[in-house]
Amino acid sequence: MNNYFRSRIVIVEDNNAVREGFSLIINSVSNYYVVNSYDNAEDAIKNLKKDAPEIILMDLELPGMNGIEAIGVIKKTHPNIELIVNTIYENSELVFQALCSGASGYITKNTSHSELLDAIDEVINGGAPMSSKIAKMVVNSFQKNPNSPLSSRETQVLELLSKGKSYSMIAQELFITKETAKSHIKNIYSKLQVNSKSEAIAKATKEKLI
Amino acid sequence: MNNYFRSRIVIVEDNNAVREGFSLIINSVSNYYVVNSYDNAEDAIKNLKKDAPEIILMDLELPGMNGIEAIGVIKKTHPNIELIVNTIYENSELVFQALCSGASGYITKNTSHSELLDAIDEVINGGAPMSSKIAKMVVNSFQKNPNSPLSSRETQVLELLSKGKSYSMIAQELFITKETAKSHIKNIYSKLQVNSKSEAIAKATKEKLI
DNA sequence: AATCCATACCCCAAAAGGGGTGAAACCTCT
DNA sequence: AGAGGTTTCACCCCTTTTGGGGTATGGATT
Repeated sequence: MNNYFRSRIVIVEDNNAVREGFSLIINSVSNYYVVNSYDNAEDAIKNLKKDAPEIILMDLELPGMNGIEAIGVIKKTHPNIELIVNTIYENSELVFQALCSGASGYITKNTSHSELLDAIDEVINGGAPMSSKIAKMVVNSFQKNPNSPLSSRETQVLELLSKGKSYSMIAQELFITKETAKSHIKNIYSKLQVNSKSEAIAKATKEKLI
Repeated sequence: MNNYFRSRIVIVEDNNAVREGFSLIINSVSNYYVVNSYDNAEDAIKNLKKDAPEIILMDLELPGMNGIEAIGVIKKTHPNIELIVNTIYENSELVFQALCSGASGYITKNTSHSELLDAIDEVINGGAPMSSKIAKMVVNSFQKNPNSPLSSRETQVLELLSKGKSYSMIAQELFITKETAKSHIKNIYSKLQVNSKSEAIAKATKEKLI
């Protein structure tokens, strides 16, 4: 078959059966083909230039370098390669690490053949395929914690702090004195158990209070 | 038809034709039905208790209260209602505002009938349906800016700052003196054109330098 | 040779933080 | 209606941290 216009795909997956299964599925359609597949990230990275894939299907649990690190390395050296994570893990830490390292998609291993192919199509068309559970986790990460210990005024002050405002700027914006702003901030610190602006911002961001 | 086991859906959409079209599509399948539809957010909110929807299909451009505000109000009073935004806007500000206010899904108006129904199914099954462009925007929001003006050491220092560390703690962690840490921070400030920790953190977060 | 980077030090002023106190305003519950 | 709690506001004193201005040196990169 003429491969000239088909998208080049590389698979990194340490389970032989899974890797070969994916190859068969992908090679069975005419839009793309598996240019090479590897059971570890190091070898895949070594051959990136030669393989010149548009897309890499990447497992996370690998011998040697893990998938997250591999994504980081690949994206740094070849920013145009799109990475789709394919793993059994739905752990939120891992999902966000993968996305932060540069993954364009994240699908889980219970994905059907047609969904796998859909995901590849989606990436080719500039999308970001995710399993529905993953998408929900990602969307949830934007939402505030409804159980904030802070009063609404305190939250308001904290929001200004997080924008880099000083005591006096906050006072000015809220039409209160600097001393009052300070009082609010002291209360925020004691409620969050921190003792500096940046610690407060860090904690508030982590717990999605702002 | 017996509505007892069908999911209750409310539509908020100011364009009559679109609103009625959606109603027809949704009522044509057996899993759910439109319990009520409104051309503005205020009326929808007024009748929330009576309508008791599981899902609201919400437009963003509305007369009076806009969709973003409406989502916030509804989620505060009825946290279990799932909101799907349906709009022509793909503006990133709006997307993130909607998600932060509590939307579970975000689909654009070029969505086909079957995709609309898929989105509803997805929300019912705990997912977060998004148009492919929206999903890409959301995923991109996790990724770092590759054109950081900061050196790697400076980025490292900034990351510690963002975790709430003081000059001396940073010095300790990086095995340098407090004065050196200060030098790095001064350089960071001048490169980012800010003059305090929290401003630096705010700018770095906004520009995804950390 | 010139430029960035990482390291380190100095002086001084401004900002932030810790310890208090207190009072008016606003809920909520009985 | 009144008691008790929370929130918001405001001020004082004092210490620590931060920020702005420098200078300097060795190493890496160009």
